[in-house]
Amino acid sequence: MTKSSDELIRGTAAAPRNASKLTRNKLTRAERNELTRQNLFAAARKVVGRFGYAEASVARITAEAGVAQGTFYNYFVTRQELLDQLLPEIGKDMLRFIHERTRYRVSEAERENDRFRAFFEYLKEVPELMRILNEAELFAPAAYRQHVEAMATSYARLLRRGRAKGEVQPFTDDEMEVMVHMLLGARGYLSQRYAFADGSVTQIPEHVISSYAKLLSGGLFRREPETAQETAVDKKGRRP
Amino acid sequence: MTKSSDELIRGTAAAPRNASKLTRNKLTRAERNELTRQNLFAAARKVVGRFGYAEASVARITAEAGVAQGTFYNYFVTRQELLDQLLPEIGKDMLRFIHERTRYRVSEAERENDRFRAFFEYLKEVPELMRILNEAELFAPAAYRQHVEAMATSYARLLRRGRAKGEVQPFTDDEMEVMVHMLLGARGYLSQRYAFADGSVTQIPEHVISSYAKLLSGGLFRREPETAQETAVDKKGRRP
Amino acid sequence: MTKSSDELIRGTAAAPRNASKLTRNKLTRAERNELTRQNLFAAARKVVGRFGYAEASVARITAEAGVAQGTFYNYFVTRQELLDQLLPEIGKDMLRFIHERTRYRVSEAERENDRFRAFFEYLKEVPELMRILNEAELFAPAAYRQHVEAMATSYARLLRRGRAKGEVQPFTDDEMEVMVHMLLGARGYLSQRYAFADGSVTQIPEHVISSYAKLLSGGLFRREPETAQETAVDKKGRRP
Amino acid sequence: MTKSSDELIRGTAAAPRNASKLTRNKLTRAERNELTRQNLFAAARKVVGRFGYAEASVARITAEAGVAQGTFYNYFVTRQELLDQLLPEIGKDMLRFIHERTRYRVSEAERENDRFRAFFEYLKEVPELMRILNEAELFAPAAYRQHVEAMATSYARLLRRGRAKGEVQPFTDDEMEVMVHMLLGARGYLSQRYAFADGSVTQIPEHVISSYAKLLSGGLFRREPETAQETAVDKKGRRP
DNA sequence: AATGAATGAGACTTCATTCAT
DNA sequence: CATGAATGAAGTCTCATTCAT
Repeated sequence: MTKSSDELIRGTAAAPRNASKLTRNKLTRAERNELTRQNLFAAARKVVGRFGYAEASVARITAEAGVAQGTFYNYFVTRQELLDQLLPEIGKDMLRFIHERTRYRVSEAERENDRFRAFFEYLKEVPELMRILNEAELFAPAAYRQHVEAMATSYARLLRRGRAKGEVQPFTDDEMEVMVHMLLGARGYLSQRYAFADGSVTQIPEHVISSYAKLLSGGLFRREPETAQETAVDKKGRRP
Repeated sequence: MTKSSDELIRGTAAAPRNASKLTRNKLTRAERNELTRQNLFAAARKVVGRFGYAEASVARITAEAGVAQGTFYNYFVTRQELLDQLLPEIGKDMLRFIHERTRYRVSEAERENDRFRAFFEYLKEVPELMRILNEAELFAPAAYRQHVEAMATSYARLLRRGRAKGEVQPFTDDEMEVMVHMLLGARGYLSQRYAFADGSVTQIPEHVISSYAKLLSGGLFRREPETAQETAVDKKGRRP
Repeated sequence: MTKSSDELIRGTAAAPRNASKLTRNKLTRAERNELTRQNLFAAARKVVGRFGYAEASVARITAEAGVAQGTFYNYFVTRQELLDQLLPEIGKDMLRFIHERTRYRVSEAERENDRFRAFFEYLKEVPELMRILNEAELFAPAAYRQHVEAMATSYARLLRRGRAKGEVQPFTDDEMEVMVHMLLGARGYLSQRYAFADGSVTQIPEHVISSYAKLLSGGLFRREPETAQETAVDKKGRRP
Repeated sequence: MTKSSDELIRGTAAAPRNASKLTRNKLTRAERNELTRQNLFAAARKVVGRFGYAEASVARITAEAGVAQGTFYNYFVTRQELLDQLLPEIGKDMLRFIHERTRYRVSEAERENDRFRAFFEYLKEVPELMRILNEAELFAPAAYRQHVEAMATSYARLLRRGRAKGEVQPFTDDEMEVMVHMLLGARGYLSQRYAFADGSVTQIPEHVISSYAKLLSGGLFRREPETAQETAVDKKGRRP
């Protein structure tokens, strides 16, 4: 039995595999086959993560995987086919990851905060996601649309649930959809700006997380503008 | 004197050009030179807008411009050099456009609304921006970073001004910067989702604009969750 | 004992095969071996017949035969080796078929007519021959030359026999050889033009057969040109 | 002014070209362009003539022409496009050649003989035609069909004219068409068998020409079989 | 024997860039 | 300056053949 794909993605496999196999140090054909496929997958993820889709030539991927170019086409009909599977593969893993890190029995706002945090944690574990998420729209458009759709749908369901509980503003479903896309867009931009530097993923600053929470809980503008004196920051934007 | 670049971009030049030139129907060498450059620029914008950066080959651009391929290299050292100038060119024009459409003597929230609206209006006038904005991060990264930086800076200044007036929540400057990026990200995603279909720009729905306004003015979550009965929408998300 | 190859080609095997084998439903190793070889053969014939030699890749042939690619090389040293055997296999069967359909105790001219007809009948039964005959010169040149040689030799013998009987013009042996090649060439062209459409074999029109007979019995030109009025067709080539 | 294409094919250009150009030893762009095209054409003809269409890779053709591979695509959209033009180019030249060598004021039979002879003479001058004619059906099917069509049409016209003069048997038009294809097929086979050896074109033997004439003038079979004694050859096919 | 994954040479094609005219 | 032909590196993909299981 081989590792599940998400174990492979995040490298979290723990249990020892079939002992007899290990002792014999031999794999069945099907296992070897699956191994090579995963190998190519991992290589592609790495290459795309490092150089982007455009530079992810079959030559590079197979070199990274340590197999001949022709081998690639034993597993994927076209280069595009592999590229198209990259985002779904990781996307599903990411959703699972985020879901696991989301506390229950807390307010919707806190749960959204959990999700936001978990996203950036996942990004640290699978930094390739950064580029893949950014570039998939252009280089794997079908997969991208599906991914966004899936994200948005599941997100919207959560928000509607919160609305039913009275924790989310009473937006219509259409408005809810818009909210979802704004949140996704915001998160995406923030990841580019605050969790990425010189080609590698960095820790997201705390104030980004709290800012996100503030926007969501109270918006950007004050309802009834008060006098400037009351504001909690001075003109330089520092807390007194 | 030739048209200013933004007049060229939006085609809004009104006044007749230098009459003496027209009568003589001759241009100085420098003018002809500038004309060709603008020509290539416009062609590149059109091609990138229609097919994306990846398909914007020098052959295509020069064909669109009606000049020989070699001519291209009399004006730009490399293909990339032109591509790098595309976003700045349009970006500046866009900022000017948005600024013109932003009312004074209204609340900050309303002005932000103006800006949001103006952005989508500009998009309708210069649909090429859509693709350029989306793809520049990948194909003209330096230009993209500069553009985002410029946008963010000017945006942040406006928000700080609003904060000083007490109309914006009392965020720190760092938080303000985060806000700016969230707004930009949200707007970007919304434009892709709601103002773009089958390769051409469409009118942004009103409810998207109002949703944006709502997020900014009150956030997504209720401060103190009330009972579900009070919510203004039924379980299907419709206004009763 | 397995089917003879021509029975396999035309699928005319009638008698039940070795009963004891069927009851035991087991085959000796040699028999299984031969079966697989015939299987590959039949697959190759089908594939070449449908797609031509160029498209008859080992992958396609083995897929059609339902065996693994590697199996192919247990029976044939190279792909070419199998392709080289295709035409001889069918060629021999064709000659046998034509011979069977040729009446005895008739004039040589009539017998040639029989052969001509039989050729087209065979073509209908084994349509793959069409492509194989056409393409073998290119893709299996050795086999092709041998085939033509065999055809010509047997053909020439028949014609010489007719000459001995006084039914064939008194050509020299060299001339006879030339005649044979002309007849073969004519027949080949006619099959392409009149018995083949859209990749499948069609019935040869009667007037083609009669025209062939006319050329052979009286030539194309009149010995002593008469006046145009006497001709049996009008200027439009219709019988009055 | 450049050589006409058929002069290039057969290399029979006689008159000196534009003297001023020669003195300056410079060519205009258009001339150079045309030169390169002809160069590629000639290279392709040579390569196909020597190795066949299947081996006529762009790499080989451009190597033969002494230009870079990329240059090829400045002149032809695809490899196939050039291959498709090979037969028409030569075919037209051949028809012209044959027509020039056909005497007037002689019987139709003699003129057909002229054409037959001329075909083989042309083959000696342009030996590449051999392979091109043989392989075009497979590798340039559209061009091949057009060529055969053109040949057959012009041929049929000649035969109908002969029929009107009473020199050709009174066949119907349909029969005439069949005759044409038989003649073309016969000629094709004969060229392969008697004018080709070890990859190069050889002189066609006289007895082949006379045999062709005999078939056309009197057919293969005797009308009324006489006694064997009368035949002009002995049993070994030799003239006594 | 049967299997089928692995191999790698080689095919076609694209395109940014150069350079002589 | 403008031109446009020439260049050649690089990319995707195919397929006959090998070989360990």
